[in-house]
Order: sequence, then C-alpha cells, then structure tokens
Amino acid sequence: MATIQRVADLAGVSTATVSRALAGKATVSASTRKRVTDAARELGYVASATASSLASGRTRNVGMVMPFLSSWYYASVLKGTHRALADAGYDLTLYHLEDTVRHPERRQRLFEEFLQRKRVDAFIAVSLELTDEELSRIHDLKKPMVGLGGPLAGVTTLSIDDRAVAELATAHLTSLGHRRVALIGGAEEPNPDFHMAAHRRQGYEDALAEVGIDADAALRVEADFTLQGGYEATLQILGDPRRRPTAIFAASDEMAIGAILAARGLGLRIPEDLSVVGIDGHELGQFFELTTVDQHPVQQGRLAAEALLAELGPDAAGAEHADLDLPYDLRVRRSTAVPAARARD
Amino acid sequence: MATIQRVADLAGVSTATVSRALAGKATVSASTRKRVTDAARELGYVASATASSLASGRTRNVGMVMPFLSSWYYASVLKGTHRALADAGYDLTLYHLEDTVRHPERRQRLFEEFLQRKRVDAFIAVSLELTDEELSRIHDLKKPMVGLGGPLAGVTTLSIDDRAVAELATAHLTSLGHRRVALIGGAEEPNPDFHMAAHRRQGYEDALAEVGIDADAALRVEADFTLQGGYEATLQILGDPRRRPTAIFAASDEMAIGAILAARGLGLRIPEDLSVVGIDGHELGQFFELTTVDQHPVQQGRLAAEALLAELGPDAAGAEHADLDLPYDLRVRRSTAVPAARARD
DNA sequence: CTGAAAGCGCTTACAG
DNA sequence: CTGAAAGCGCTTACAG
Repeated sequence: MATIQRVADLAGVSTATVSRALAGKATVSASTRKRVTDAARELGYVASATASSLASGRTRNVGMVMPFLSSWYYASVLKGTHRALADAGYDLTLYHLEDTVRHPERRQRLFEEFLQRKRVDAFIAVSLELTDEELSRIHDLKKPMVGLGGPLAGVTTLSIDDRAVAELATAHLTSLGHRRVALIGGAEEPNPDFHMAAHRRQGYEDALAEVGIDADAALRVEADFTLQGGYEATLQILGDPRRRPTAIFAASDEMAIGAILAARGLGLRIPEDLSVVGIDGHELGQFFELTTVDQHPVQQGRLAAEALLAELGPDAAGAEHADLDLPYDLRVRRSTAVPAARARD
Repeated sequence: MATIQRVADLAGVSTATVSRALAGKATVSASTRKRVTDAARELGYVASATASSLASGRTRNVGMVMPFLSSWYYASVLKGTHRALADAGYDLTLYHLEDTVRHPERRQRLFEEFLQRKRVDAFIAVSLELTDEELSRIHDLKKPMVGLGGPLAGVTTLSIDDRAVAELATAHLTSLGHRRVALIGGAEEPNPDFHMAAHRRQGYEDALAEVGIDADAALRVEADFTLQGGYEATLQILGDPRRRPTAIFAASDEMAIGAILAARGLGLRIPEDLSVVGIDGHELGQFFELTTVDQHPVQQGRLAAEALLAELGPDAAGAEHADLDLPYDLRVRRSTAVPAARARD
C-alpha cells in the first residue's frame, strides 16, 4: 500500500509537506498542494488511521455504547449517529453493553478493557445508567462524552422532556373530550434512577389534572414497552367491566400497537370505540394509523453526534456540560377521535 | 494514562518484557509475568490500540459493512457479530452503506476513504452487491473478508439455501393438504444478481411440483418484504373471487404478519380459513403465532465473525474461500393447519 | 528468559 | 512556505 513517503517522492517534497497539504493546512503553496494531491490520487493514498492517530493523538473515531441493538429505537439512533459522524469524516466503533444481568463479565470487560484502549476520541452513551465506578473510569479517560437519554453525572446530556411528552399525548385525548383515559406505563421499579416511566406517568396525571380529573389507579397498568406487553395490558384494561376507558395512552408505540390489536381482537373499532395514542414515532405507526408523539430517534442520534463533534472541535468551549432538550412532535393519525356519544358522559 | 514504560519501571523490567508478558508469550518466566501483571493491574494499564496496531500491523478491529441498520434482520446480525468479536477481544467498526441511490457520494467515500484507512484487519459484508471496481478496491487492501448472504466473488461467503428454505415452507403447507397456495414473493427486478427472490419462488414451485401442481401465476404477487407490502398483497390475493387460496407462503415474516392482519381484517380466521407461513424467525413471530422457517440471524452474524476470525488466526489456511451453508429450521406455530373441508377439493 | 534497539507511518514544533 | 528531526507507544527480530 502507498505510504506517505511514496507520495512525497512522487511529488518531490518532504513527508511533512505531504501531511500538511493533505490536511488542508493553510501554510502550503497552491502549486505544491496540487502536486501533492495529484500524487496522492495517482497512488490511491489514504493516510493510515493508526499511524496518524499515534502521531497526532486524535483517532477520528467515536465509540458508541448501547444497551440494545436489535430494537427499532436503538437501531434508529445508531443510524442517525453513524450518518452524522461519517459526514464529518469520523468512524464509529460500536460497544454493545448487552445482557448485564446474565453476563456481568461482559460489562466489566467493556469498562476495564475495551474502552481503555484509546481507540476512540470520545464516547456517546445511549440510555445508559452507569455505576459510580464505571463513570469514574470513563472520566479518567479524559475523553469527551455525550449521554443520550440517560441521566449521566458530569457529561453533556441530551434528553427528552418525558413529562411534557406524556402530557401532550394525554392532553390530545382530553382535548377531544375523553375523560376516562387509561395509561399503559412502563415499570417504575427496576430502574428507579431512570425516571422515564415515572415522568411519563406524571405527564399523564398532569394532563388529567388540567381538566379537573384525578388519575384513577384502576386505569393504570404497567407493561414492558413491547407489543406483546401492550397487548396483554390492554386485555386486562378492556376486559374489566368496571374500567371502561374511552381512550388509552401507551408510553411507547409498540405498546400502543399491541393495544390496537387487542382492542380489535375484542371486536372494538379504533377510533370509534377506543382511541389510542403512543410515544415514539415508530416505523409501524403509519401502517397502524397510530397517533403518536414522535421523538425522532434518527435525529436524536444525529444531535448527539453533533454535540460530541462540537466538543471535539478546535474551539471546544472546555467542559461546559450543557443539558439539551430534544424535540418532539404530536403526529395525529386515525387512531384517535372524539369519544362516542354514549361514552362521553 | 499509564504507558508501557511506567509498567516496566514499576515491575523493574524492560518494556519488551512487559509487552511479551501481557501478550501471553511463552518465553516469560512465571515470576516475571506475575510482577508485570501486578504492576499493570495496579496502574490500570491497557495497551494503546493505536500504538499496538502500528507496531504489530494488527488492529484487532473488524469492519462491518451493512446496507441497512434499522431493520430487525440486520440489527440481529450485527448483534451476533458484535458478540462473537467482543468475546475474541476484537472491536467492531461499523460502516453503513446507506441510500446508495440518493447519495452515491456516500458510497463512493466509503470505498475510497473510510475503508482505505487501515483501521481494521478484516471486513464482513452483509447482503452486499459490489461493483467490480469496489470489489477490486477491497481486494487491493489484502484484508480477509467474509460475505454474508451476498454472492461476492473471491471471498468466503455464508449463505442460506433460499430455494430449499422456500421449498420447506411450501412443503409444510402441501403436507397439510393445501393445494391452492399463494406466494407473496420479493420483487425479482431491481437486484437481478441477487437471486434471493427468484430462489424462493423456485423453491415454492418445486414444492408444488412435488405434489403434482403447476404453479398458478394468478396466485403470485410481488411485494417489498415489509409488513405493509404483505398486507396489501394479501388484500389483492384474497379479494379476487377467482383466486381463493387456502394458504399463503410469504417470503418474509414481516410480509406474513401483514398477510395475517389483512386476512383478519377481511374476517377470515387463521388458520381455520387461511394458513400463513413466512421466512425469518422474526421476533414478532411468536406474538402472531406465525409458523416460519427460522434463519437464525443472530447466529448468522456469529458464524460470519467466526469464519473471519479463523482467517485471521495464526493457522489461517491461506486463501481457500469456502462457501458455507447457513442453517435453518421449520418452526411450526398456530398460523398453519389442515385446510377446511369445504376448501380441500 | 530478557534487554537494547530498530521500526511501524504518520504529525508537528522548530528552524530557516 | 518547506524540510530535518523528534516523537507518538507500542512490538519484535536480534543478540546474548
């Protein structure tokens, strides 16, 4: 393979000049730059990332740490991050923090070995809760880090206002006239630090309070954010003759789709007999005509990358860790409508 | 951060000995090895990937090139590959070859810049069709490469026998007694080299031929492998009074799920009025009780990684490019059954 | 079994 | 604007 030396020979300059010319440094004359770029093109020269990294201290590679890969949300975030990094000339090295419970040694190895190799300039952590020790190991690396969606001490974090999102989804229902609105929420127990499920429940309750309704505990079911979980929760809610909601707010689109399927299975029409709203902007939402609050996961991934690139840039403003709010949009489709007259009172 | 020099100082040996001891080379005495590993642990030393790569010529990093990220199949493959690589101490750098049609410059940049950086020891290419020029650029890199699911000249390829998979799925239906079996296939036009859609159609026709049936073109519809595509295709098939299949074989699980939803929407019962079988082993298959031929995508990713690691290993058998068949299993659930008596003749 | 030294292929002060 | 030279932090023949 072509080395910088061969390019230098062909162009009749030193390797230092080749390096400067290809890096776009201003201190190279136009004619020299042309000779160098021509020589590089002729030889098909691309600088070795490994040698460049060792010499410069910059790898032009970002590590992305994710707890899941094969779910739509995480895959979408990954896609957005990858695209933004690639456009900036950065590579992305993936670290999958999987199955922490059954394989604690994998998690340990990630923090004690993989992340310590200095293969990357910076990290993006998605939906990650880190122990104090893990956080301190990352801080010791002195690499910029951006957290997406998780509360991470001492790093720039992008997160969505879960309470406001849930309030918007629920207020959409109450504004249509719904008064008996069920909640399929996430479990609040296993991840008490994470607060996402609790915030979404709070937003739901706030929206109800705005129209003078006390949240009814009988209209609240917990599920696991999956389609099947939403399906089963909905059977519980709709099957109980004492509950009779006219609408369901599900804390994720997959659960909302499960709710639609369960309602259909019981012979109910959507939205005539039951309105359903979710959160996410899932790709299947269009097919199921699901009204949702879109949190734009691809864009989230891109914003995380851009925040990180800003910290890596030449004019990085040091360690001022911003906390940014992620955008969201209510997307009304046909799964929600005014409640049927017989149910409205 | 700790360097090898500091470990050497603490252990009272040379950096050469530290390197050998930590690499597990046999030529280090037990007592020296212990002093070195103790010193390394005390300092939290992990060798810089960048320096190690430059000196040794091995990066311990594999590049994974994928045309999609945010679909279940590809995300599952990625998961399997990542896990196998991580267990072997390798990192995974992701190259997403997206949207080739609208952004040809991204594809070009991948082959001319990103893959040329020598950041990885080897590549895995998933479902990739490469032009001759792209293939020759990769061959010029002289890095091992494994192709998963695509026909790639001159590299080890793992692929599934699409004809046999489709034949198995269809024969499952005919063995139950179905004689009017519709096919929701993939479009064969855009990727004529790829043959996957054509092979699956061939398997379908072979299975029918085994029971003396000529495939009826009126029972064949093309779709795009998505749930919505399967839904719409099924409406066409079931809505035509002249067709009347008792079973549908869909060339992907997502299309099969779309078929189930379309049939339900028309008031048909699964499997009493219509049997449906798919291909994939999609995570939603269980929820929809879908009979399918599972192609084990996570395992496919793992097998690709293992094939590549074998080529990277010390006893790599040179360039003998095997072509391996991937395993698959018929997974019978409740979406298929004997056809109703009235339809059986 | 261990060390001194060369070298991997770049980048970047420093000097001119 | 350009070059000679040092150095990034390792690995690995080579010599003993």
